[in-house]
Amino acid sequence: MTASVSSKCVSLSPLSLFKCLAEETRLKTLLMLCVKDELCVCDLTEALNLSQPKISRHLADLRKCELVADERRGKWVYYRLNPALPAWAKEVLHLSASSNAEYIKDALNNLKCDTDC
Amino acid sequence: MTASVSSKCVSLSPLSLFKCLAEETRLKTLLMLCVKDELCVCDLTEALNLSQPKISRHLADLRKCELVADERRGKWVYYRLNPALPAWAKEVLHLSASSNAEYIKDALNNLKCDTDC
DNA sequence: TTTACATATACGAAAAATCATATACGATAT
DNA sequence: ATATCGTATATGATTTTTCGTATATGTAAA
Repeated sequence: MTASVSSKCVSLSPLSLFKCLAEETRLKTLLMLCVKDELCVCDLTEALNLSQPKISRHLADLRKCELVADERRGKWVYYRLNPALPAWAKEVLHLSASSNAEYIKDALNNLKCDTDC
Repeated sequence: MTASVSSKCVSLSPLSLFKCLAEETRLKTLLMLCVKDELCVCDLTEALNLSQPKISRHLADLRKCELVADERRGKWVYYRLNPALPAWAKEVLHLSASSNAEYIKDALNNLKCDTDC
């Protein structure tokens, strides 16, 4: 029995994934999404202390590669890791997040915690 | 008992690792080294069908980040994954290699196999 | 000690990625 | 309708990365 690509999976080359991870804003965003489940743009601008257009531009990159899924709720747009990512990519992300807690510690601390964090 | 960094480990930020992985030549080189244990520069130029200076320059990048170790034997210089890499980085590399065999298949096939491959 | 071969580096040009700023878009509230 | 707020995109400038070519270094054989 040969391995088959699950139809729920997006196709993602290793090079595409690593290019997305090769920039601080995108990397921290993705690692935070391993921990926080979902974040809106204003959460990220605050956590990373960066301008809104900069955050949005990098989120657009992540959307283009289908690394993240977005959902508008009222005025806010919430981002989460795309659940359809291939297993190896999810593992790379979660491994990196759990093994580098220090790298995103400050960003996580900067999150305003109203509800679930 | 707190976790401590093993002294045999090099320090490697996730951003540094992913920047190294974000370029095709370096990525394929590292993934091949997950499979082939050691390769010399001429193996890589042949496998990837690229100029020698291009290969050497990217290998210099990988050395600078301590992702690879080099060893001269006669006229040849052999490269391998740095055994002192942090465990999470090794896992990222091996996971990526084993889950993306297709990505390096052609390169591996281009290797001239005299001895151990 | 010259020659040949494998590998490394220097240098400027070209390409790609990132950024700040301005502006557009979509949703809600007035 | 108008204003406001959160988010997205366009544009041109700047920075970073990559590359081809030439050249230097190190080893070994002749």
